[in-house]
Amino acid sequence: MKDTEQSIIEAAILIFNEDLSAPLEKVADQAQVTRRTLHRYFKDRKELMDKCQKEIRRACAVAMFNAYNTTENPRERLEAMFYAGLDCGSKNTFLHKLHTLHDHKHQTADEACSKYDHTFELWKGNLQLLLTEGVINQGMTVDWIHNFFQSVVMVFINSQQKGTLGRAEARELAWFSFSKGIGI
Amino acid sequence: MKDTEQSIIEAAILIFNEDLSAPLEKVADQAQVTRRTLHRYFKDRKELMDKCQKEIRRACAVAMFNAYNTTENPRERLEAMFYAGLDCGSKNTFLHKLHTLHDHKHQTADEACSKYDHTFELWKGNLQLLLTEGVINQGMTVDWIHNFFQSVVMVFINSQQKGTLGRAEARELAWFSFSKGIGI
DNA sequence: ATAGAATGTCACAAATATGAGACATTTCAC
DNA sequence: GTGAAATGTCTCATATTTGTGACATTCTAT
Repeated sequence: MKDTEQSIIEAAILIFNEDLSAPLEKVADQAQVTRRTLHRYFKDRKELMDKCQKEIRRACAVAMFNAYNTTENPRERLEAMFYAGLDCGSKNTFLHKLHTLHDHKHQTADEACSKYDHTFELWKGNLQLLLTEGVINQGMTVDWIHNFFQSVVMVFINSQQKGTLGRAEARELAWFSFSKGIGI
Repeated sequence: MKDTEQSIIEAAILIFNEDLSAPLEKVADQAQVTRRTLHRYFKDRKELMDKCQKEIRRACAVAMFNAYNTTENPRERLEAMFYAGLDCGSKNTFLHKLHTLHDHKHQTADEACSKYDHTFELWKGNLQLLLTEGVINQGMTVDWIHNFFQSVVMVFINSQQKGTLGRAEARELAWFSFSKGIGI
């Protein structure tokens, strides 16, 4: 028997990423499950959302950590972590979106924000290193690059959804646009 | 007396861009107006949404058209139109988002889709020209570039909302990331 | 084949969102 | 200042969303 809880979370990430206030029925449909079943696994919308964030952070942190450890070279690390980010897909962009809503005040005091920052600690640290070393165009800021990274992931996801571009092709294009776009 | 209808539309674009199913109360708040007033101008959510799309298409089409006509040089046109796109801000990205939702089937038969395509006709035509001329990296596709363009606009908007970067600075960064990212 | 777990179906109450009427208050042009 | 237009306040009916109980059905391991 497949893991219903997990598939609901995946569905929720997909739906909420596009429509934050979408009715839970949409999530249930996407997960091919009844709304009643959804409620058996999640007390309410808040709990579902929290579980989504937790899952996203877990998946992204693991992927980033593994990518980080494939090499010691900062330049190679950048590329490995970039691809890891692509593979996290909408998990990546959804989390980022939540923390860049116009009425969201990002603050380290908040637990969710602090966890978010921690998820991308290695990634941002490596970026900073490449910046000070001059590998990346000096006019850039870590924040700009991080946002830019997230946006390229979105372009990648998009191309995959439309299916006009093969996965390998799209990955290459994404890396090209990202690396050149930050001046490597 | 300021144009209430217009300011509600602007507010709606801002809110819906982040949360498609946000309650109308949020839109009213953003527009600093009562929900009752909002309903005096717009019969219902659908009418508001339609007016938003119309306004967006109008603004984007005008901006793109003007930028297009500032020069005859395709390379310069690209840059002018890129900045025009930046200036359209969330109008640009919201329209794009609506036409890339995972359950949205884009088809020229649909009136809204056809109008959307028309809004970016000049822009995409110019892109195609630069592609065949080899100014842009040959591995690129017009669709990828267009999506990439939209995503860079998002990064720009984001940086402006956070206010960590001046407008002029952010514009420069955006153009750098975009132009290099497509291989110019 | 059967027990037990998981899920679906139906029904329902509560909460929230929507749209509009009636009238008070504010704003603006003059 | 005055009157008309615009907006706000309060209220209400309706529609939609949400969360849950009761029970039927389906699936799964043995």
